[in-house]
Amino acid sequence: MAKPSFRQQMLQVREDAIVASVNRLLAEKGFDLMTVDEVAADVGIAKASLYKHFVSKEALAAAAMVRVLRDTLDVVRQQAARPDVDACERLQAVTRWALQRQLAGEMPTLPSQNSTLRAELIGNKAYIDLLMQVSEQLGEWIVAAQADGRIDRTLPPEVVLYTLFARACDPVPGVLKSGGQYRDEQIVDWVLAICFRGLATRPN
Amino acid sequence: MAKPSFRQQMLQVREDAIVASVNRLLAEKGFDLMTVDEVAADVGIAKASLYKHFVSKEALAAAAMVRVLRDTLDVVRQQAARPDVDACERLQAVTRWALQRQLAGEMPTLPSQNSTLRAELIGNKAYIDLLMQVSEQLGEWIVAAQADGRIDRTLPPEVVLYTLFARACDPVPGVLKSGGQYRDEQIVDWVLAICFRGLATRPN
DNA sequence: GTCTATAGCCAGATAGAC
DNA sequence: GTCTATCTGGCTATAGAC
Repeated sequence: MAKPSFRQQMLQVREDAIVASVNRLLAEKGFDLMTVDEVAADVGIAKASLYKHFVSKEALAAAAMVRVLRDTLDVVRQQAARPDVDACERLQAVTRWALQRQLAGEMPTLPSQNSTLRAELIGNKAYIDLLMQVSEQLGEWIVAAQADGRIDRTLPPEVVLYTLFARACDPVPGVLKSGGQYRDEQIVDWVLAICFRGLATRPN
Repeated sequence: MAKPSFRQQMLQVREDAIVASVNRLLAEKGFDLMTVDEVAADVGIAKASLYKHFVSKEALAAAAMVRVLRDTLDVVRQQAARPDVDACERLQAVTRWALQRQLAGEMPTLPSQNSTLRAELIGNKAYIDLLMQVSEQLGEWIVAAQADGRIDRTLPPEVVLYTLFARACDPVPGVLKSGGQYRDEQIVDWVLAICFRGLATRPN
């Protein structure tokens, strides 16, 4: 791979700044309420310039989702590299990271209903590839945790997987945070504990 | 209270039809993607006629939310009237009802971010009153279930309350249903079991 | 590639006849 | 109260100069 020119590096930096803004605005307002004008103002460039980098609002959102999946995959790999840690603890570590990111206002949320956005994402190879990679690694850990007796064997692995994914858009942490009487760390501990106790093997 | 005239009864019936449509469309597409034109078409009247009944799109959504809270309060009272049922089982019954309604496509969801909608709801006395009544009864049951040892005593009751409320907009049931390989009843059982096992008293 | 200016569209809300 | 027709504003997206 050739060394990128200075010009290309500047472009990359700018696009990173755009995606970072989109990521934050998406977390704050969601796709439908986020406007391209806001993104442009937040980045500090003209709206028309944004459209030179990304062909549509949907493409902007997709780029933010790809970014968050890349970050997720980094965390997943980091957990996979830890020696002497069982599968259930790896799952908890990844889920904890997602909850922390959500509380920090940096977890973009997508309306599951918007069909134009769904079409864009399904057609986005990078997004689908990353989603598959994350799902496969988490799926392996889920099966292992069931074999270990840490997670209920009677639950289909996909039910467990979706339950974990759902923590990334769980409204409970935000509501508790807005109440203002608990520390972020405390909130994460509660939500994580409730989640994994719920998935645990039934005591007999 | 005077007997309503025939004309008033017809009006009431029409408004009920409007609210029913809004309820369904809100569940299907959410507030931002639901258009007033769609509601009018679904009810079978002109858009301008809708605005004679409800002053804004936000008011339409608020009416649907009031309706679902009224239905919820009915279920809550029905549970309160059952003899020889402990608090935890009452909570489970109400939560089960909410999950069933969601799977039936009749649980309207509100974007927590839309500020115009939040303002409308906070200013809506009927909505706030109903929300308080439901919350208070559920709160009592939560405290009782903690005293019974059915729910973890170390969790603040409001954390438990929000966790239960969140089942009404949990994405997991919908995702599992869209997969098409499980019966609704099975899905509800899993989500309910995961939820309440998560809240249960820690085994020692 | 960046900007200003604007096209085009769509959805919420209203006017005014009946 | 119901309708048809229209207004209005805001948003996505683009034209065209530099």
